[in-house]
Order: sequence, then C-alpha cells, then structure tokens
Amino acid sequence: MVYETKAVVRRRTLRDALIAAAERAIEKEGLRGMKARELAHTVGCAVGAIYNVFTDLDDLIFAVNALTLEQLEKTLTVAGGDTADPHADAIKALVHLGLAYTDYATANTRRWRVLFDHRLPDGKQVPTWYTANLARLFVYIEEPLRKLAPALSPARRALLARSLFSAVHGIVLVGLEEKLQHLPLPVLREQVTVMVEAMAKGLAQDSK
Amino acid sequence: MVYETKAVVRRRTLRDALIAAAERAIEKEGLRGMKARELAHTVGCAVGAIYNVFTDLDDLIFAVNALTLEQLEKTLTVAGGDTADPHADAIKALVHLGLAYTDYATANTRRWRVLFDHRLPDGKQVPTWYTANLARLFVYIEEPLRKLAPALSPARRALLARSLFSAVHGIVLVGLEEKLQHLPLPVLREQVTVMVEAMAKGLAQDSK
DNA sequence: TGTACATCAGTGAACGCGCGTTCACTGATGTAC
DNA sequence: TGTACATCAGTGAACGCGCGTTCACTGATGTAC
Repeated sequence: MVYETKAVVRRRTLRDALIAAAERAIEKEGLRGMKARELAHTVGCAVGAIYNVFTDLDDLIFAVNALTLEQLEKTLTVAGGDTADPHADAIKALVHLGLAYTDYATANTRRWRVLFDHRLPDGKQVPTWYTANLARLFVYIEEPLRKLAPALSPARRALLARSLFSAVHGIVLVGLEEKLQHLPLPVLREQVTVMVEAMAKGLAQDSK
Repeated sequence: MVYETKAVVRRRTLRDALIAAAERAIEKEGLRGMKARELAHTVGCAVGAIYNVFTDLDDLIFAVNALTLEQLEKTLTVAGGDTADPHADAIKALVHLGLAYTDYATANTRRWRVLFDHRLPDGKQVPTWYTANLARLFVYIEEPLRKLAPALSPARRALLARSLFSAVHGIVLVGLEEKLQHLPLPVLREQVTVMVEAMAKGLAQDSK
C-alpha cells in the first residue's frame, strides 16, 4: 500500500474541490461565470491556493473538459446490434449515437459548449492528451461505419466518422442556438434521426 | 435630389470608415483584436466619436456581420440546373452550395467565425433584422430541396434546409478547428461533397 | 519521545492590464435676421 | 453679404470595472538527530 502524506491528500482534495466548483460555475453561467475569486470562495481557500494545484485557470478548464468528455463517452455506449441484418443494425447504431449526443448536449448545454468555446490565448498549446480524448469520440462511429461500408479503407473510414460526427454536431449546435430559433428537443431529435439515416443510406448506396 | 448636409455626409463616412477598420481588425486578429481605441486611431478620430455613430461596439459588430452575410450570400449564387434530370440537378446544386460555403469559410475564417462566436452580454437582444438575414441563407437550400423531394410540406422542407445547412456548417467548423487536426482544403471539400451527396440521396430515397 | 530546523502549502492584498464607455469641453457647421 | 447665435459632432482624459496572477509573509507538516 502506497503511503500518502497529508500534504498529498490535501492537495488532491483541493484539486477535486476546485474542479467541482468550476463545474458548478460553468453549469450555472458558462465559462464567463468561472472566476478565480469565486472558486476560491466556494471551496474556502485563498485565490493563491488555486495556483498551487493548477498552473492556470486554463489548466482547470481542461480538467473540467476531460470530465465532460468522460460523461459524454458514457452516454455513447452502444446498444449492440441484435438483428440478423448488419446493415440495418449499423444505421440504428449511428442514429443511436447521434441521439445520445443530442441528448447530452441538450441536457448539459453549457458544459458541452465549453468543450468547443474555450479558446487559449495566442501561443498556448492545447495539451495533447486533450486532443487525443476528443478524437476518441470518433472511434465510436467507426464501428457501425465498417458494417455499413466494409470496402472503405481505414483512413477514409476515419475521415467519414469525423464528418458524420461534425454533421451531427452542427445540427445540434445550430439547433440550440438562440441567435436563430431554438428548436424544441423532440424536433431536434427528429432532425438528427432523419439526417443520420439519410447520410447512412446515402453512404451505403455509394459504397455498393 | 435629396440634399445632404455636410454633417450627414461626414457621419456616414465615419460609419463606413469604422466598419472598414473593424473588418480589417477582425480579419487580422479576430473579434479580440477589435478595440475601440485602435479603431479610432485607424480611422483618425477620437474614441468618443465612435459612440456618435454606433450605440455600442456590439452594434458595430452587427454591422460587420451584415456585410459578411452579404458577401457570403453573393458566393451562393446557384449555377442553374441545365440537365433534363431535375433530380441530379438538385443534388448538384446542393453540393455546389455546400462547397461555396466551405470556400467562403476557409478563405474568410475569422470573419465567418464572428457570425457565430459573437455573444451578447446577458439581457441584450439580437436585432431582428440580423436573425432574419441569417435565416435567409436557408432559403437557398430550399429550392433544390423542393426538386429533390417535392412531396415535403413547406414546414418540413424549411426544417430540412436548416438541418442541411447545419450539417455542412458543422463539417466545416470542425474541419477548420485547430483543437483537432485542421483538414486541408481539398480534403474538406471532398468530405463536404461526399456528405452532401449522401444526405441528398438518402433524403430523396426516403421521400419516394 | 522531544527539539530544532526545513520545506512547502496557504494567504490575500496588491499589481497589472485591458478595455468599453462617459462627459465636460471645443470648435465647426448651419440658421436667422 | 455679414454677424450673432444655436446646435451638435468631435475630443480624449478619466472613470469604472473586471479579473488573472503574483509575492512577501505565516504557519502547518514532515524530517533529522
């Protein structure tokens, strides 16, 4: 059993508390609502303490985003194809993924937005683990895509998976946009369903 | 002939100069690079003068966005369908629109981003003329959609047009995202082509 | 077990910066006679 | 055409706010003897 000094424990506790506070702040008011002083006040530490545990507020945001991606990933668990028809299964799976994404984004709009809205100041790099995590989302799409169009090369399949994700992302993004008319969830889900089915059918047709 | 006082002329000149300065600033550094003091310096007026001509910097941003939408709209002019096959024509037209959008966004990334990134402070409303202008983009998609699936009700067609736009928008948005790998233009164009064709075919198939 | 010392987390006032917006003042333009 | 006056654009220093980050200091925790 690894011995942990009190200092190490406290450190981790503070980290977790700060992340939790940041999550709540973001959920309530978005990125703008996440402020060093407020976080410190919420968790009961000094502002300076934040910088013992995170290098930056950006660093903290990435930590929150990592959790968001984890949550999102959990909702993507695919209900396995039970039919004898792998083609229909694949389409079903893709629609299922699209709807899961839609639901998550609708239920956690502000958190979800931070994944994409958060811009670093010039010159700062996105951590590679973060990019990798994001890219992992596409993998879920590749599996059904393989069933749908088996002839595709892995590279093209990866590209298509990305595009499929992007298309659904766009539909949800614009659907939840207040600048245009905000679509009610059932309508949005229906649009996602229709579009994913259309894309899937169209892609399958092409690859024949 | 309407007489214009010197004051009115100067006013309009200043307005235009400020818009031009804002455009340049945005193209160079994005929204963050657009600053009251810098704009004033560029056009050679005092900071205060800006507020004689715009109520706000937000107001100025909307003026720029209106021009951006105008520019974008110009690139969407459809090469009329020349074939005897209206179905193929429609698909072609949709792909053409998608590619025009892709090209515009790639060539004017920062301007284009402002259309969607610009968030108002709490409580402030988006001007209705702006929302209307945005929505007008969808109309270009409806025409080919009518040819593709004539049985669709106007309401459903409008929804589908919006979703088609959103899907392409998403593909371009994620494609140009630096957080993931930035896709080279030819690859992006190809993805847009493939996806729009797939959607169009899928949708046509459905409506039979 | 006890004492002296070193380390490093914790503190929060102060720094620094950026920036939109205002406002008392000035000066040019237009109007009345 | 000329003069006096009114209006309103133009000015830019100053206000105000928000906020991330630092840093000299303190005090708790862990270590050496």
